[in-house]
Amino acid sequence: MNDANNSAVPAGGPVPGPVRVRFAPSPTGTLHVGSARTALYNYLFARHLGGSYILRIEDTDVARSSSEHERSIMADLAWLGLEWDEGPDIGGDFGPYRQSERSAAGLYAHAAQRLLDEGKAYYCFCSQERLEEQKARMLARGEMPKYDRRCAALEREEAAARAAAGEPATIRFRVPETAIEVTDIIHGRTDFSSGVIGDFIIMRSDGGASYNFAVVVDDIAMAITHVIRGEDHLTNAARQVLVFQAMGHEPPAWAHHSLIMGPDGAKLSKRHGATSVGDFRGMGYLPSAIINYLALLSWSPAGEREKLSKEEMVGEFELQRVSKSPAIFDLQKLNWLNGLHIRDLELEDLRQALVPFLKAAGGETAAGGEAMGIATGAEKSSGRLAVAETAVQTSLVTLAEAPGLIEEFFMLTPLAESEAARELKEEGSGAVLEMALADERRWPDAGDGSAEAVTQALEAARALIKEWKKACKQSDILPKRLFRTLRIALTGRESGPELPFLLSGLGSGTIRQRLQAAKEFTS
RNA sequence: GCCCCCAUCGUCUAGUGGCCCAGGACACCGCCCUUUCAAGGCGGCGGCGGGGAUUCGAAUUCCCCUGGGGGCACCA
Repeated sequence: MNDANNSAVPAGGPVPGPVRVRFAPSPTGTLHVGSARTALYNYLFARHLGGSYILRIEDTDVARSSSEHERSIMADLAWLGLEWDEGPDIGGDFGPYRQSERSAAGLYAHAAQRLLDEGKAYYCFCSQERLEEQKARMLARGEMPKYDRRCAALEREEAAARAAAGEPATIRFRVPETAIEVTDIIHGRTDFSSGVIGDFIIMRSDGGASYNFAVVVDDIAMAITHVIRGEDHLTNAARQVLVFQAMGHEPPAWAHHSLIMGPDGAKLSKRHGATSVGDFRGMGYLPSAIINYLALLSWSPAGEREKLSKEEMVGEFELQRVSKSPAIFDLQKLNWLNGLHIRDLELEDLRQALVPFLKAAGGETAAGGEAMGIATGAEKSSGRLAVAETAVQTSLVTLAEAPGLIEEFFMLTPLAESEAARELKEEGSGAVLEMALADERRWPDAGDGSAEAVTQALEAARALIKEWKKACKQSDILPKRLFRTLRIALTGRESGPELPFLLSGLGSGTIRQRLQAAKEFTS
């Protein structure tokens, strides 16, 4: 990969070979929007540069990890459209892609042994209690807690023998006295002193690798060139740089993006309400709107556009245009974007997206009668449903609002109960009703509800209304009289969907009955 | 407590020394369009946390303060 784009990646020195990034969730819960944004940035970065985007499951914490979570995370990522090039399900040349499997293959133990042999790591036999006591003491003294290196001085063979004999032991990384420099594409240079980092554990007493070790071993093995992740990992980078050096490898280029905050300024969490991708899916947000919003949360394209498709984002995404400051999650802006994305949907896609919501609403609002009869999918009514869905499309903020609005579309107020019905007694109303009734055979029908059928029905309706309007003009009836009479006659209300939608969506039986009732009402 | 990060309208951002008495977007308010409600169009409200320093000139550079956030595990 030596295209011009690569020159736009300054930090971390020249990166030979193709760009390889990874998203590495631990399957201890569902996919959080914050993680989704991390995945998105990795995805956009890789796609923009023609590199590879890898999914790695970090399940070294057996107690908290579960395969259900792994499945749901993968399903959510796929739903968002962030397909990976290598991963546990599809494999790849750098597998396995689950840390549990890598651990079982002895990959971490082997790497740890090497560090042990080179004196860059050592066995530690300190008890949990002693460590906790020590930590408390340091905290009380106002120091940054770190291991006091009691076991660092142990004789190597002797320690190895004790460990081999089965004495519970961890393996600690021997932190060298050195200045640490983390060069970050988003943040620039950050300096740490190894003095504040204690000799951290790289292998637990249960034989599992700890996070800071497993990550480095895997990033090396998987030839990761750029690590894009949340800022909560910035201080981990300091440790990881040390491990990379100990293992004789250049660290990758780092990019730590800011975190997403709740309205109160604290890291977004459950107590702020919806936080997982699944929550938002359930609330009726489109994946395209979610990734659009998430991207904009701290990245901005060069121009002033706000609504972008995934493809457009891939085309323009650059890490150097990601802002450093934390961003507060703003549901109102997501709502706005969601509305725009819904309006962009082709009818077929809209109908598809609406299915689960209509199904879910079907049971609860059975009182909707006809509306729900249609919503639950009576075949011959699907044309009318399609019209209602189209009618409602421009006012939707979320898909979840659709059932209610569609129900309203079909739920007509009886004239006897209608305030507005008085107006039907106005001069001209009778003539309008006669005229509409006389044209019954020209009332549009949306047939099977296909996009073409709906479009045709709507066009026919507009043409019909246009003619009526012309006829009214000749009889000195105001257009307003035409529109209001028909609307009130059909729905019993003064506001609602445009007339063409009503005419093609209500169904000829209903229309005939309503118009006739209105006619009787006028006299 | 210690270490690290961050700091432009209520919110998300543009801005990399003069083009900025700061541009866009969401929200809010008003107007237009419209048979109605939306959508859409137009306009309004509103901001560089504070103090020093550098400079002819600072939102942009440096220092201090303040505020916010993250990290300090045999979790990731």
